[in-house]
Amino acid sequence: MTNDQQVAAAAASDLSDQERIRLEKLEALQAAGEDPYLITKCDVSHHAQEVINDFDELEEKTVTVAGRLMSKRGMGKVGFSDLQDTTGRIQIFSKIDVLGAEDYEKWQSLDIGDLVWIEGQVFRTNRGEISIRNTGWLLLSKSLRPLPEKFHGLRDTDTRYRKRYLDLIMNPDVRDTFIKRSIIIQTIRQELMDRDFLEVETPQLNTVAGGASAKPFVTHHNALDLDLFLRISPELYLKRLIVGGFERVFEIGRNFRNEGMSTKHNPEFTMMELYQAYTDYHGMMDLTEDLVVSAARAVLDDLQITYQGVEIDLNPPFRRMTMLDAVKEYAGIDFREIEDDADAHRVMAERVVPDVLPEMSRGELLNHCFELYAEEKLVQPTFLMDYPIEISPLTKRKPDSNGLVERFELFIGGREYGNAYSELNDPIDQKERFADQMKKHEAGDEEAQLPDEDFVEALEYGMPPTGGLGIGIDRLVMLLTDSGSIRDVLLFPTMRPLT
RNA sequence: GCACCAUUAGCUCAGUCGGUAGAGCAACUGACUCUUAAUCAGUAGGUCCAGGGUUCGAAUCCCUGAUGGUGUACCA
Repeated sequence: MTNDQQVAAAAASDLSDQERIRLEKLEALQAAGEDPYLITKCDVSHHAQEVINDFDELEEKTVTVAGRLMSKRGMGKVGFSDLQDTTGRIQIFSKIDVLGAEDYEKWQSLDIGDLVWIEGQVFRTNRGEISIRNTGWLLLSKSLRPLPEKFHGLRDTDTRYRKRYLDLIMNPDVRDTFIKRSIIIQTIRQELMDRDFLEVETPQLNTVAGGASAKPFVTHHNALDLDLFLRISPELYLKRLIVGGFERVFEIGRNFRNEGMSTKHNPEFTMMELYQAYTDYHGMMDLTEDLVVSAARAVLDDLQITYQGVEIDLNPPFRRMTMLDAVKEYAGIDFREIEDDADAHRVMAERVVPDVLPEMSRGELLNHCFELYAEEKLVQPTFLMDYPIEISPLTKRKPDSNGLVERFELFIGGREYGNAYSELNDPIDQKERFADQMKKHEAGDEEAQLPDEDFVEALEYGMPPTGGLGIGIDRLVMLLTDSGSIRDVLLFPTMRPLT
């Protein structure tokens, strides 16, 4: 035995019976000069769904189709198969009288999973199923591994995420989800372009990871011998473009945050961020409503939806309420009557609010109470308005308020979908806010926002009053496709490698 | 990070009290000229996630690890 033969024999012994048989079929074809991998192209006149939709015109006409063989029902001298292409499935009827004994034999030896091209006439079987009468066919590619079982499909979540191609072959719902994802993104893009927004791309490699409070991924540029951070948000770059005179910009792209994973968090996720000059967060609320409703209409028949068993009404207008009112309503604590930090801590102690840290300010305690008592209650779409300044270092102050800023987040089903501000355009204030963040960072807060001097300099040249908005695309897709996990709306979610 | 659960044939799953490893689909052989989860007869297919331990004997009990799921923490 030569070395090559030994390697081949060892490899063959690792194969399951089914894989070995398929490999032998391929080798037999190749030996007979019928190597399917030599085929470079084929003419396809119709897709499966078109044959079905246009049956009246196509009946008894010859069509050509191509796709994957998904099932075989042999009846002796006739056989039925299902061919799956990007639009769906069409039944193929093969008959020994039509193909001839030798060709029919070859057809019957095909395996489920094989990719084939077929020419034939469209007709309806005795049982009424629209089918194609196979008059000629080609094997386009051999499937050397058996597909998952036809009835239950592929269930194992691990395999579904790691081998998404199998998931897509076997589970039509998964295809549907990703088609809807594309439509949702396309709809949002079109809505923004219709409103004269310019689509831009800003750096994903940042020297300062700004625009959000999150731990960044670190990487290294060899030629510059420089550590770089994957962006946690495009915000500071997009606002530089507003300074530069583009009045409406948006970016749809990936953000990276080095944090825990959950059904709602993936280390890389898709964000839509936009900035519009000469408007404020009220303008952003109107725009958010339009975008969410357009996306929903594009993929759903009804704005009255069910998400994971919860009824949600996406009909605008969405409820608008302030954080102060939410905490008053759901926690029974009225922060309007709380003057300062000491006062706030006194009330927290009185009410036995859990997880209060001594260093928390009045504003942080307001947010703490919101997250603790109110957030999960915001099931119907709600713009939660007016956040504490401490947790919003890039946002314009709300006039005549005690430490609040013009910021809202959109909550649906107790979950955050979007975040928007009247953007802070006062460079001196911005510099002070960064300084405050720096203090927190030095005090050990890893997620405090680091100062971006260049961004402050940009503001010093003058940025118009501007509204900004970010929408988490993955979560929106989850909502509109009734997906329980972010992994179900990411084609290739982050997974640990198999060692 | 922590807790709990899962991991058995290519796939979907059973496996009782610790006592020879099971089914359906898929595959293979045969029958069958309108089936559609085709049907019928037969055959083959296993590192029970990995490594230790307890035991006369482990898929099953214990420990460690891997991967996934769920919850939770962190994360607006």
